[in-house]
Amino acid sequence: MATSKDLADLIFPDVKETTKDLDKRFPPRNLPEGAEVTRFAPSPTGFLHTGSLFTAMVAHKFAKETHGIYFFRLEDTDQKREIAGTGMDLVKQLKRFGIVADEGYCGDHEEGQYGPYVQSERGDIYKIVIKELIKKGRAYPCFCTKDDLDQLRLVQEANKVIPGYYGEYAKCRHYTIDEEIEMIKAGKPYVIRFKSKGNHLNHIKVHDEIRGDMDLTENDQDIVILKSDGLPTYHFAHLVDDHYMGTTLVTRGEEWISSLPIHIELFEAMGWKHPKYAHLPVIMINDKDTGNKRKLSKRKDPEAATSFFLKAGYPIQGFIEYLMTIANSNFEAWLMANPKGNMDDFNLSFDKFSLDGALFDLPKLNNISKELLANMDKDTFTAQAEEWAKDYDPELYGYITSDKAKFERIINIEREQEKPRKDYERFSDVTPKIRFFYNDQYDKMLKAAKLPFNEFITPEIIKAFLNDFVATLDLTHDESTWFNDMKTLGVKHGFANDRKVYKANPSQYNGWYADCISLIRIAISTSAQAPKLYDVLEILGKDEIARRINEVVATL
RNA sequence: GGCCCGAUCGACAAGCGGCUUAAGUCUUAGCCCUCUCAAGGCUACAUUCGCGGGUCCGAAUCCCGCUCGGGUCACCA
Repeated sequence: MATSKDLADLIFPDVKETTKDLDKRFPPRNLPEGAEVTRFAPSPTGFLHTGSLFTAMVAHKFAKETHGIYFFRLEDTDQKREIAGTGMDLVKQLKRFGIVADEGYCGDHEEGQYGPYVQSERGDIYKIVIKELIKKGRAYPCFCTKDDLDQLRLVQEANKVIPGYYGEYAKCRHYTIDEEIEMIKAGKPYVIRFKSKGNHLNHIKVHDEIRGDMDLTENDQDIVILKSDGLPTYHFAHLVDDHYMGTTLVTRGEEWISSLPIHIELFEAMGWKHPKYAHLPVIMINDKDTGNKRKLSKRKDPEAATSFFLKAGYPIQGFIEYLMTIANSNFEAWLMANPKGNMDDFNLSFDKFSLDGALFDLPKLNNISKELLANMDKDTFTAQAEEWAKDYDPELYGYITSDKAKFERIINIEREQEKPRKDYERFSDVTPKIRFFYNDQYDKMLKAAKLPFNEFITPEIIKAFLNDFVATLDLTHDESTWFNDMKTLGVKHGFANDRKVYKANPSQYNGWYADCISLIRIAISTSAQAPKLYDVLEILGKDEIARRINEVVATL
């Protein structure tokens, strides 16, 4: 009678090493007390998902905080869904958000002693562990076809029993080793399944760092651990990789909670200690059609792709800060107390995590982003705007690169002060707001638009006032002197120099000084809204102001 | 449907049995200030914590049931 060792040798004749060899190959890490080893382990199936970035950020942050290790592992075990090149993209995208791994897959190479960090290259390691599991009688070949499985499911549904491959329904677990060997020798295709000892009537207590003790049902499913293509399934790869890579803390989305019992049993079967788990809330969005909350969807929601926010011009730091407010409710208070603080000084903690998924809130992101942009010094702002514009806004990129000093003067209006202007929520807001500063653009705008002059002021008055303005303009005066000049000029042209005076007798005046100043603003910018006029005038310079005013007067 | 997780303002949330006639931030609305705008200042917006029961002198806070929302039930991760 054949033994399980015979079966294991038949299936993996070339595998000579054992887990003892693996223990030597991947010795325990030499890390200080309390240091956490965390990881980000995506599949190369597309762009960087906002939820993935959230998870990666949290993993990265915990490793940094505890002076541990954060590594990147590529989970490319699903060849059907894999999209070539996306592994590299993921690394690059993460880097843009400031998340760089201490070790692991780097796109074109690997760093670290616990690799390979790409699962498709770890075949030998998985096989060693599986061979051992077979020898122990905790794994077996399953010859069921897709049809067999479909059939089984139908029967189970009809009988209203829990679907799946377990217990009496796990047909292949009941074969004798001789039968198994015979079928393998006959060339029947098979997968390897884990042989569960659990019972779904039992409950197990599992600790989650965020949720505390959870009461879960014990696993009894004989899950597939090695697929017919020779690659492991997620559950099994998680077991092997996180064990041998020395992961101490697994951070992942809460959708994994239901498979936790599988993972727990897998670790027990190997006699290994499982890592700590922290199941993170998933970022939600309101479905436009149903109005219900649901997970951010790769297919339906543009917000699911981090590139969406990059393209939209959100500063990277702002997006990260928003994600942090979702992660820890006390982060926002910290941010307000430390507006210029380094995020590394904030300690992320599990007990401040919310238990249910936050609704993605664009207005909140906008607000955080606006605050951040307003409080940036002009050099940082310019540098980041340039980086963004290079990829997404050629017009802006042109402004910045052709005359950086001018651009900096423009965006520095009312910046770098106690209560700075808050004009921009994102870098994409910049171009439309500063366009009029550029002469050729101004000319185009002047041609295209009807100037929004107050219709109660006659063209004659406007003309006379503007002409006089140009004739008497003196930008060598300081702002308050200049402002008084304007009031005086206004009075000369029938504008009251005091609001109350005007209000008391509106018919006596053409308006008050706000109205005449508005004429200048409109003439030089084509818009009734612009930052402080004096600053704008200074940047444009006397000649250009005169040119613009003359152009406008000519059209009246 | 089974199992699991969760439930405080429109959103994010504080709250951990008496200090809560429920913080703060965003949004929204109004007022003030202001050369326009962006801001800034002030004010308003949950008599109530999904619902119903209990425990207790006392509950948003503990327990039970219901309801609702989410997740999961693959040779996908």
